Amino acid sequence: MTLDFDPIDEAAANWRGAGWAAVDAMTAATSITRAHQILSGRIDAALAPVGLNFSRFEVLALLSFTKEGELPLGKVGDRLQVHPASVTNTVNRLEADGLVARKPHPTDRRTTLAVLTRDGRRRVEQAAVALAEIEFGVAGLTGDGRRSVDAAILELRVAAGDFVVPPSQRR
Amino acid sequence: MTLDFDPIDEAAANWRGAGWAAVDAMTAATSITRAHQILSGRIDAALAPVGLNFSRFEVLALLSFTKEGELPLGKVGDRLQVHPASVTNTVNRLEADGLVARKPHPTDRRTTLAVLTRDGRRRVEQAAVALAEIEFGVAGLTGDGRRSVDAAILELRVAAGDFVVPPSQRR
DNA sequence: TCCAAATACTTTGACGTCCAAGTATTTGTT
DNA sequence: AACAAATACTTGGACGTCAAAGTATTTGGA
Repeated sequence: MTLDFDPIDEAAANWRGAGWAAVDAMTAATSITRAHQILSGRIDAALAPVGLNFSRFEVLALLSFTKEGELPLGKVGDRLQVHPASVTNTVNRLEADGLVARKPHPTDRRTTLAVLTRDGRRRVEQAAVALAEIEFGVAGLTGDGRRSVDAAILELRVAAGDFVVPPSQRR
Repeated sequence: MTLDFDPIDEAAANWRGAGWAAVDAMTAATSITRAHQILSGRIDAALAPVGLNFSRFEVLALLSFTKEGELPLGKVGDRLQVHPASVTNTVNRLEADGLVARKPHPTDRRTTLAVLTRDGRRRVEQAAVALAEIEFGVAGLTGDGRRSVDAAILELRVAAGDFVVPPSQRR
């Protein structure tokens, strides 16, 4: 079902018609929401044949970047900015599929490490290829578009306190 | 817990280090995902005191823009680009709160109309004010940033077939 | 040393999303 | 007129997210 008009334009017109404020902000927020919806659909579709979804992939990728292929669950949540309960859930499923294993932390018994298994490492490589093939869902966004999205959202993330010191140089 | 580095920059560096492709696409996708996470958190926080969340608000707003304050459930799903089952779910909850009512379609007995109640109309006005106050979560994005996000994502949405004929003029 | 506070993770529960299947009704063809 | 196909919505199930509460362990003062 494809509309023959831009639903966001339409929403903006309605908004103005109702005399509601912050129309520009509304369209920006709606654009971002819709973009996320599109990307997330494409990405999960590309990962399904590999037997992953995006959150599982993110965890595997993060582990694969570490020297030992392991990380405390808490660190995983911090890096990926997701709730601890979500990490537990995701790691449970990855563990059930044999892609990661839980291991006690050597010195802090409160802490659990997620360790990438051999299968996990193989799987994350396949997934990275699958994602590269679909350009992470952003096919349709030109190089300029990608850069301007990155730059604009960087503002937003800094303002939201995502991290403290903006790195001196960003691509 | 605030990081002292940009996690997206970090991810890009890791990606390159691993020799994985489509790094630019990855950062754009990650930026959008993170932006959505930020917005959605702020928006739901602003709506909570009003007793709504974003999906419920969207339905109410859409109804409030129609002449009669009513729309078939299927149209709601089309406009908001969400799954029919989600519409059913959302309307169930709005109905339980007395903000909309279900009404049979006058001529097509397959169809159900969602009708805005008086309470619903009052509530959606309150919500619109609350959202305008927080600028839909995009405070931190300048006017330029908002425009470039809109423009870039328009490309993406058109490429994704969100609607057919791009409107001749867009703000 | 001792103990309250902080930290790390899990559990439970409320919701949101989608898909697939099921029911009811209307449409379009033969 | 008859019936297969399309349309509209609901239901049930799988999963994802977060918040709040619970358990275990470590830290940091008094």
